[in-house]
Amino acid sequence: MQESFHTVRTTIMLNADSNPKGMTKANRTRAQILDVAQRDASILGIDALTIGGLAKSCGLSKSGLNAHFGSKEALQLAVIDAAAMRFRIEVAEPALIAPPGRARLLAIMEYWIDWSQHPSRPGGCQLISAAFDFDGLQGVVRDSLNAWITQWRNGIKVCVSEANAVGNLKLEPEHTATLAFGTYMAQHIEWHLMKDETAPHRAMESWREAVGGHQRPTP
Amino acid sequence: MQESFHTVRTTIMLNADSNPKGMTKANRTRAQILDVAQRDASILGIDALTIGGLAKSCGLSKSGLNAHFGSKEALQLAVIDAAAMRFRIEVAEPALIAPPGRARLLAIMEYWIDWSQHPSRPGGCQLISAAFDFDGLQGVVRDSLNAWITQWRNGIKVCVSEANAVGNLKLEPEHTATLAFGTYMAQHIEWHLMKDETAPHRAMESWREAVGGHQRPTP
DNA sequence: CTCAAAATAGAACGTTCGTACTATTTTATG
DNA sequence: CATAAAATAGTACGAACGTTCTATTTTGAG
Repeated sequence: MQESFHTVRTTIMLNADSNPKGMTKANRTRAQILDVAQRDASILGIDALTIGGLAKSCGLSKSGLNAHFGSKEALQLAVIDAAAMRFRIEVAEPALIAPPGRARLLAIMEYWIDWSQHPSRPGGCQLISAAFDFDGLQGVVRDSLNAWITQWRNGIKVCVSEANAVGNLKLEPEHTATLAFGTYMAQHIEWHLMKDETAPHRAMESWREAVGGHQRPTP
Repeated sequence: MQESFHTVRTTIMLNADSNPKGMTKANRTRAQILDVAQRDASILGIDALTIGGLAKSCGLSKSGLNAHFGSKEALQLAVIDAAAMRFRIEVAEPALIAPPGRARLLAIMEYWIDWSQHPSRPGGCQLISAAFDFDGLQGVVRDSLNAWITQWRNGIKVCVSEANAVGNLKLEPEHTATLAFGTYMAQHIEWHLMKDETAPHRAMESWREAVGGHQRPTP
């Protein structure tokens, strides 16, 4: 049943050649729903989202909202995909503007921390929260979260290898990727749960030192 | 209404001088419920626990179970307290057997990681999952989680300071506590979500090096 | 402007949620 | 062993859940 929804929408978009933006009313509404859903998911968690509650947040009827996704599971997948797309735009792509090497590794952590504290995410990062929610479960939602997070972790590893090649560094990619995730998550807990305002600065300082803050210049 | 439950039970326990163990039937049942609840909470998350579902897991009726706690919120608080007590027994106290210094810091991480992978916690650490669930919310559950986690973090800081004094170390307590939490959480995600069996070993290696694996012996 | 198609609302379904109240069984004291 | 107290089961309640079906409104192509 889920495929039918996606198939229909894809067909619509491909055939909407008279609409140069490819944006039907439904597409626009769907995008607005997912914006609101991401904010709600930041506070409540992706698995605590409810169709009725989200519909109320959007000013829609329950069935009107559900028509866009077909099921709660499909809604959750859509929220995860939308969050991952935003992550790409707000974190991954800006970080890639920095030159390869230590600068890029530092940019990654800066944009990443900013992401977890952005006003549009009052409860923090929906994806990392959902990762802890779903990591003991099975199903497509868990698999989707795993895929996105693994992809990001692999991206970090690539940047670490770049930094080793370009700069004067000898960082072990696996260890450094683990350190990056750990630094991010510790900062997340300290900031959002413990309300420690020194957390982001401390996280950046640790990361800066870890990726070679004290390395000697090339002889 | 919640106080009434606790007040009654405290009175019972104090007056049960004819029962040398201080264990009424209710106390035993309550302990069994909390055992099952911790396993369920490991998989589902503390906020996804339901009274009916937990009652079925325990072989009790819904009202029979709820009589022990009075409300879902009180149940959640009880589960958190029970998990924290177990954490003390399985992680904090064993780690304190190790002598102060680097050995104790290593023991902390070893027992901590073991905790997150113990068969009685199939979905991982309930407390850290709940921390991400509740960090965007308000209320007594959030406050309780914050209190326990802050207490543990402060304990780590004390052990770091000890290690600086006893050993030949210059670890910054705040940074090292953040690193400990980060190492633990990254390992948690890698093991439980990504099913990476190399995660615990990598986490221990990183931690070992961070707490002075390469420090020079005292001259 | 027309009018089929698409988008949304409304109502209803069976289920499960948390909680309250009342029986009934079990415990443990005197 | 009797018996009050405690523990548990049973039942019921309104609310909210996800989902489905049928109107009704809105959109946008011809």
